[in-house]
Amino acid sequence: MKKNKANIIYSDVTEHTARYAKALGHPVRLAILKHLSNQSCCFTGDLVDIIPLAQSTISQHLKELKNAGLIVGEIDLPKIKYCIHQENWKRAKRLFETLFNEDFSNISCC
Amino acid sequence: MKKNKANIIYSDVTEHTARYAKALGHPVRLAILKHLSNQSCCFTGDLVDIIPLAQSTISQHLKELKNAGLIVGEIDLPKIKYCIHQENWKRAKRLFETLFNEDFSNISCC
DNA sequence: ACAATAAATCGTAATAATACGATATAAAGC
DNA sequence: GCTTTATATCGTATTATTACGATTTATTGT
Repeated sequence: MKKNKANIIYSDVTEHTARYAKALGHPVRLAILKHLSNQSCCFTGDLVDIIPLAQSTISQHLKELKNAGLIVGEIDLPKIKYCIHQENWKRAKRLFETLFNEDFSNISCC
Repeated sequence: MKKNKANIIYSDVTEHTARYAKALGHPVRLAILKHLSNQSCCFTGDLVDIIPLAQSTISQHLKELKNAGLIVGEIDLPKIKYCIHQENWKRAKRLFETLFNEDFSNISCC
């Protein structure tokens, strides 16, 4: 059998940790999350005022955070109110704790 | 002034959190880190035996982890021994703790 | 019905990431 | 000096990401 990606199956933990990490892997998205945390919730428009990027770009980043499950959009027309997805945020927190608590501090080789 | 990416300056914390998160944002790289933690240190060859991807691909992922500062390669010819970068790993741990300890659990709006 | 507002989506361009096989490098052992 | 071994790098193809402006969608207020 050829050695290729199709054969790799990752654990649920690995998949989800990677998904959350990827979503967190862009400074704009961290800025968005930080703003959401400061404001509790906020609207796309608030972000567009603060972040010097096009509205469509911010909308795209929001979509990625939504797809990763880190935020939710609540319709409050004509605006959309975005909030941290509490449950998944806690899950992400736990996953990163698990990742970093594989304690490497007692390793001697280098 | 045109609204574009060139004008955005992020804090050092944001930059580094994003950099670490991005490096962690691929399941293969998490698998590599996990293996490094299990073995304390290991050689590229060990990973090539375990992970069903081409040697060049694994080398590329190692390079990304190295560039992000999460691992270091120590020459032990003819092999290269890879280890977690202790100091930066701790720094990453702290950065993620900071990120997740912006406590969103007391938010009421949604 | 019509205009204004907010946000998403579309189309597109530029760049980055992921993967492969092939090749290069560099030391070790014969 | 040649072969083996381990790893990196190169060249390349495919796909994903990031960004923009323009357009669409959907509701609110006039």
